[in-house]
Amino acid sequence: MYFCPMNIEHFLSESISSIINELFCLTSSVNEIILQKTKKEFEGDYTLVTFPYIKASKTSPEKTGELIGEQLLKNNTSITKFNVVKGFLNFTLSNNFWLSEFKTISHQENYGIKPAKSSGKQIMLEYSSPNTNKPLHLGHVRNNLLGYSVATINKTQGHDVIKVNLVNDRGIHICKSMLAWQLFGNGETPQSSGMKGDHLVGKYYVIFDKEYKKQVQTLIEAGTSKDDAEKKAPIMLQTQEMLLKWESSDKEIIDLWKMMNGWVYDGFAISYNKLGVDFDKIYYESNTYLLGKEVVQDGLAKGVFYKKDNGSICIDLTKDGLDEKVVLRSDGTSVYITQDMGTAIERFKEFPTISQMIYTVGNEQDYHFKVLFKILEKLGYAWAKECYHLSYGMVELPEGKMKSREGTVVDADDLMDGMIATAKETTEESGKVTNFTEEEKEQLYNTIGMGALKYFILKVDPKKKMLFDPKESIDLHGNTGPFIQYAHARIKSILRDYNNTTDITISDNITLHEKEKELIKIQYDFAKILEEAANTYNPAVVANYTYELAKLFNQFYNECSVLKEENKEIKQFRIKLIETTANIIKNGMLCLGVNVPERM
RNA sequence: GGUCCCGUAGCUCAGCUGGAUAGAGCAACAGCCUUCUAAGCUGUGGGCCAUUGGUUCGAAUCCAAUCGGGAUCACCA
Repeated sequence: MYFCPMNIEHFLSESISSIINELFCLTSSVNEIILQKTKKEFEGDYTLVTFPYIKASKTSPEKTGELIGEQLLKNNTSITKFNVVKGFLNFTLSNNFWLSEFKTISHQENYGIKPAKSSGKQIMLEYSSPNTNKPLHLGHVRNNLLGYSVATINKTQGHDVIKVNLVNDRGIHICKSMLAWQLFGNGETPQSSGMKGDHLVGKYYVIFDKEYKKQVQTLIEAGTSKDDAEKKAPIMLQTQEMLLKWESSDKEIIDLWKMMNGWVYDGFAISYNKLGVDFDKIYYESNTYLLGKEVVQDGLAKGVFYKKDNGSICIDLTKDGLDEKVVLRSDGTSVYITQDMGTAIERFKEFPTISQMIYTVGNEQDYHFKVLFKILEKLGYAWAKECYHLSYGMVELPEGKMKSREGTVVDADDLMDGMIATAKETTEESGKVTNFTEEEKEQLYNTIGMGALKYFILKVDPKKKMLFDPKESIDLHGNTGPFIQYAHARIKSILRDYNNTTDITISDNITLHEKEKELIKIQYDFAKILEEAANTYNPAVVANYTYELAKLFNQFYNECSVLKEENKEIKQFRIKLIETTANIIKNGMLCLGVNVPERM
């Protein structure tokens, strides 16, 4: 059974609301009371801003604060003192109040995390969605980490999250790699070349592009216009021919397609595994790209769509602040949004119990999803308002945007390997792993390297574009994943020395050290942080929280000794306090897909 | 041109459902290891929160305009 410690803010607000109502003849409700945590420079735990009440109190902000403060003190034994600075009433909760809060927190194995599937809400979350013509790069890394993390965070709220991947495995761009391999590959395979499958296919995609440019140039030199040359380059015509063959299920082409996609999937499996992401279901566009055509007919009958003179079918969204959008070409074939409509409808049919659909896709497609959701709404699907575009900003490099054609993309595999290598280097220098086995060492390097990478990316608000500076990303100091992992390892080291933490009962006679109280307060926040992160689809909230927690622990560690504390009751309390801290650090980091080591 | 997003310390980012003297990390400088892991802790310097106006007792936060940067507006995906 999950239970929350007493909701402090709610209990205080209730008390304050009844006081000001009585004192100033107001009829405020609990929700209108705005409480905030007292700033560090002032004494107190919580602060009430009294400016809003000076009209009713007909006196100064200071006096108003005094009046409320005196009443609070009288009515609540858990409030021990207060002070007023201008319009701010700061009051302090008793030692035992915080101690009892801590007991509630520490008695739960996973404070703040609700049991799996306990909320009754089911969410489908799509992320990753790679193309099978090239390996994953830094942009995909942000997508994957974000999707996985948001899924994990939503699970902590008791939601049932179905993680899905929609693989773009067909189309003209896939044929480009296939054709280039056919023309220039000489039968090269991942086995024969020792190259990872997705990289091998990506290599031919690049080769295609080079050859294509060359042919276009030749045509231009022969007097063809640029536009014509780009359309008529032989290799491009061949590609289009190949796509037609694919669509008519030509056996040779299908076999080639299956073989090369198989290479790519083998490669992706390795990258996904290293990234630590997984899926409950994988969709392939080769199976879904024809979906949505019946829906277009349906919408036409309903009058949502209309047919233009040239035969194409459109929707007019100008009244909704959007434009006119084609949903079916004049030759009757689908456009991209057609299959997105069909796929969404199909998913809600296949999983009738899902109440929300989240798409993890970059913000360059903001407009696309606005249109998609609007169309679904107009078609009359009630769940359309539960569709959410988890839009994230682009990842940029110090030298600017990544351009695959200019070879400035950061490859996901190289990136991960580089991070792990750096972790290895730094760890070896520290000389802390001399008694580790080889397997333990490898695992630790992996944990630290991937922890650094994941934290670096997830600590930034997903909505914002982010700069990826390789030099900065491999830093293991300060606001980084390894900093937090280190705090965890330090705690575990103490707990190992202490041995048995299970039969500790926390004494009621402990005077809290300042840092101990701060630790309890921040631990208490964890449940709310998870809720907020889930509601706003924002792993950065959890990342920044976990960093604050680790930083606070380090301060505590510096000021208070645990094992050398002579008072047995304090020592036992501190053991429990750091045990809970480690647990929250671990659970917070797991929300980001980051593991924490026992030793480092 | 229309629509949308973003401008906070030298750099990377928090803070944005309005509240006290705007916070971290990196970089720079100065301290702290015979004491539970120094991947740590403490301190110093560094800011017209892009600009201007408005709303308010109170604006980095809300509104408008301007400037600067980006995305998008295909019978592409």
